[in-house]
Amino acid sequence: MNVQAAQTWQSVQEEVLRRIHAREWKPGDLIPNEAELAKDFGCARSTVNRALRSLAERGLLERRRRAGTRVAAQPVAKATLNIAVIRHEVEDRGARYGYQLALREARVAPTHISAALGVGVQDRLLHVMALHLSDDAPYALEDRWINSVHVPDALEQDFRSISANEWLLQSVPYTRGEISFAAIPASAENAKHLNCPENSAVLAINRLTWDHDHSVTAVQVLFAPGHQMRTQI
Amino acid sequence: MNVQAAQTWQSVQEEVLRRIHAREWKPGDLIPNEAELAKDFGCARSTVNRALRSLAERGLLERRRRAGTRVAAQPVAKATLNIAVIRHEVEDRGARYGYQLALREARVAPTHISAALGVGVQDRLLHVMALHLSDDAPYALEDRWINSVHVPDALEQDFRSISANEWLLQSVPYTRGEISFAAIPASAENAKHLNCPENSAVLAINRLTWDHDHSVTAVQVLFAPGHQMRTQI
DNA sequence: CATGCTTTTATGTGTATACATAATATCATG
DNA sequence: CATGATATTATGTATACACATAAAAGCATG
Repeated sequence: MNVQAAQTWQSVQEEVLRRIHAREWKPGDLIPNEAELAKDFGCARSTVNRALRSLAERGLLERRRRAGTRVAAQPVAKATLNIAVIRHEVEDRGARYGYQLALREARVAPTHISAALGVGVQDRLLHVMALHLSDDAPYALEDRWINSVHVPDALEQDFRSISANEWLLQSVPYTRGEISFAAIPASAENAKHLNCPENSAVLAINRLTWDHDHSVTAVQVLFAPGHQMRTQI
Repeated sequence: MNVQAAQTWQSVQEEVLRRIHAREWKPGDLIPNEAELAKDFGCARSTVNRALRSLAERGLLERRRRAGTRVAAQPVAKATLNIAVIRHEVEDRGARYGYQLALREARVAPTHISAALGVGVQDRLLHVMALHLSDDAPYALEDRWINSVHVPDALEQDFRSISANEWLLQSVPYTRGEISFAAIPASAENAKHLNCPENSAVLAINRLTWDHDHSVTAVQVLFAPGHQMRTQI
């Protein structure tokens, strides 16, 4: 069952994908091992490995040493959302970006914030709220707490011309983070900023980032009603 | 500036990450080329390539032929959400999964559905609504249209014991899809199923999948209020 | 028959080498 | 000086080879 010489790992990948989509290899099926496929395709095993590894990363194949490679029974669709700087997001849509600082204060944080950031309940943190605009319409409301105990530089920034969003990315590294998506009703205050009725359904993204063992920032970004995040799978 | 022999691509990656996080290489900086790093680390260039390529895939590095590799100026956080079979999602949370078919009909679809699926406005499509339960509480409402013109097998399924969600994944391949996330107010009908007040903010995931040039299905999944999707970055 | 050791096997990875390719830099020429 | 040909260079990839490692299968022993 020799196939024409496929020289690139992409072409091997395409052929493997074709076989999966054509159901020649069905979900759950064990596929031939790398050495056999290499012989079949007339290429080196490393080339097959590259192709299969990449498909496994995408969730279409499941690989285990010694056990072999099988087609994922229920391929988990991996939706990768790019969480970019909000300014870029707006500009990429071809709109004019605007920015308004709504609040900047150093104060003791609510307990759920200080707990999330792992700081003492008495520590004063930097609280920044800002509105991001797209063609002068409210686009997203950023409600952020910065761990100014570990990021003291933040206290010297007024965040009037550069958003905390951008300043942090440029200035403070992080090694890991958590992110969550939810739909929540807009509070009276949120609704005022976003120029929408109270209790409107808004998309909320919560992020918590850490630099090694130090928390950096906790932020909630609320998008104006109707906002969609899109991606391909 | 010789570093101790780093034999694995993971250790090279870790050291590169350390330098980025320690700001030895700052956002926007050009880093040494693969050959130099290989000499530095005392390993082969392919090993360095593997490490850097993987970091580039994660969005931390930007690579261009001849131009070299630089630290991403504003690393785009890539949040990868696993959109699994809903049953697995519930079971993974340690809850008991339940399933109730709410509606199954073959009829002419609303124009926005037939347009999205690229079928004629007069074509009868299969419409399925089902409720997914977690410990007997409403978890998600699945509102699906299946392109039964191209997936006629679907007409023979009653979807009473297996959800359309699972049946399609097992039975019908797709090559590509679009997915979008939004927050919407629950309609009266949705609210009844989800057992929540009308206009509650609910997280909606819309998916549209294709098998080559044929649309397969358009589905909206509404999660009960309070639902969060989480991931690490 | 259960339990733990050993063998086998498929994937995972590192190396040296070679060539491909994109993109920049340089140079020649009008 | 502008323009296009050419050289250079860093990444991208294919190959053959070797060895590492996880896990299944087989085997021996109590």
